[in-house]
Amino acid sequence: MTASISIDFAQATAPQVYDWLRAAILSCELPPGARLSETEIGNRIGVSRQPVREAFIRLASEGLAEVRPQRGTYVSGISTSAVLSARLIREAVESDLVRMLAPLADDALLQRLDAEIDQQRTAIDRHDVPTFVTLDDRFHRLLAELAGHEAVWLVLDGLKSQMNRVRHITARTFDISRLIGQHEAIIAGLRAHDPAQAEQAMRLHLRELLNDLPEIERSRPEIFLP
Amino acid sequence: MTASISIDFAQATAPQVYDWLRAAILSCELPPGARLSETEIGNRIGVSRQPVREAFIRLASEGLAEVRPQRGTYVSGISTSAVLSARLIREAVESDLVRMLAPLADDALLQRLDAEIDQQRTAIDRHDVPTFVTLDDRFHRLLAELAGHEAVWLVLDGLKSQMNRVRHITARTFDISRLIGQHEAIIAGLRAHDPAQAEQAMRLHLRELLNDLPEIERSRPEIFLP
DNA sequence: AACCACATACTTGTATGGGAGTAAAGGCTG
DNA sequence: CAGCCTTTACTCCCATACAAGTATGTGGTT
Repeated sequence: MTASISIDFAQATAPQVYDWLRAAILSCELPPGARLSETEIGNRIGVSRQPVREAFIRLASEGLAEVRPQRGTYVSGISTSAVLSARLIREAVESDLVRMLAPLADDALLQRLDAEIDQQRTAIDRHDVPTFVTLDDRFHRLLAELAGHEAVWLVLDGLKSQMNRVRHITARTFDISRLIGQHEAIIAGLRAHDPAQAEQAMRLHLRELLNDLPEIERSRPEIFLP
Repeated sequence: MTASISIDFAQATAPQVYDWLRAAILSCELPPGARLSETEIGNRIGVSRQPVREAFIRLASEGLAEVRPQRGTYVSGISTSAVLSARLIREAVESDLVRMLAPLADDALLQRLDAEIDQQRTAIDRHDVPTFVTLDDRFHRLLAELAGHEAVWLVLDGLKSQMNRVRHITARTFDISRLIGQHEAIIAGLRAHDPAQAEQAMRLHLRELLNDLPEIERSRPEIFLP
């Protein structure tokens, strides 16, 4: 059974239902293939079918759910090609961003990045995987922000929705401590004011998923689309 | 008054309304700031508020409309930062794609691209701007497809929604014939099997918008967000 | 004339009922 | 026993009714 939700009736309920379901899907609390029913969810949280339905529509429009008319609504399976597309886009964009960032990297900027690394290392030492995932996101977001393109990260963050479900599994399965070394390699490239070095480090970092994805597909084929 | 629509009652109406409104917004037939009323549109096309409302929700979720509760729904203004983000992402991704494509460029592939150029030239000679815009999309999509990443283009196409409204104005205002020369420069880089040359040509091509955008903002400030 | 209060006509948000279609279970027939 | 048909329960889709909030215009007061 998924975690419950308390509706704030002072605000519109449909967005609240949407946020709740989206978080549950991205964390794989609602795994791919799970059935979603308007009436069932509506009854459980004490609202009518309408707001739930509107949440379904938004989830379907971003590919997280699939409504089959007169049949039912289901959590979408993970599309391998969507994950690979999002990864390729991230690599292209973020490698460009760090290239633009290399000439701008001054001491203050490098110190902020080093501070992030410290926090990441603390999370790893505590084996606190969820925190590390959050910090990893924040690290990449910070790079975009420092390059003067925070809005770009917002777009990438939306794209990652398919990717995040995989990463949620990756983080539990694979050794994530080496990711810190890759982060440090990116910073090293920035510190050297070497765009090519920073770009290459970023590309290597974001290609990690390519190594892990086949094994994830083998180990849990049921959560992927055929 | 916008072009009308005939609903096929054999199929779900909400997606039809969505497609219709989306096309009207992207073509600026419904300009930024235009008011959208659930009841008004529903009455006009002979359906209830509900399917129209669901179309609004999807449009709002991709940033093309803005629903202000109890106030009204309006076509979103064009966000300059969203346009710039989409452009930056396109440049990063498509320059990567042509770089991957350069080693793969054989005669058959180059012939397909040359054929596209011929069609583009025909459209320009006829001053057929809408056709050229369609062909331009197809050209870029073809490059992605030939690089083996058609799915990536689908993502980019969704991102471009903000950009397309600007381009619609650009095409009417600026000299688009030079775009063909830029397309040819990309092909020249592929023909030479020179990834760096192809990449540079693509980057120059996609930076055109940076030249035009400030002038568009000056000439039509009312369609941009503050 | 300027300003405030209220009534009215809107807007979107939610609840509910009916319709059409699907799927699975049960009973009938061969 | 196997296969087909009917029934039944369920799904989403659309229409309608009601609720709550906002903007506007009108009337009276100051």
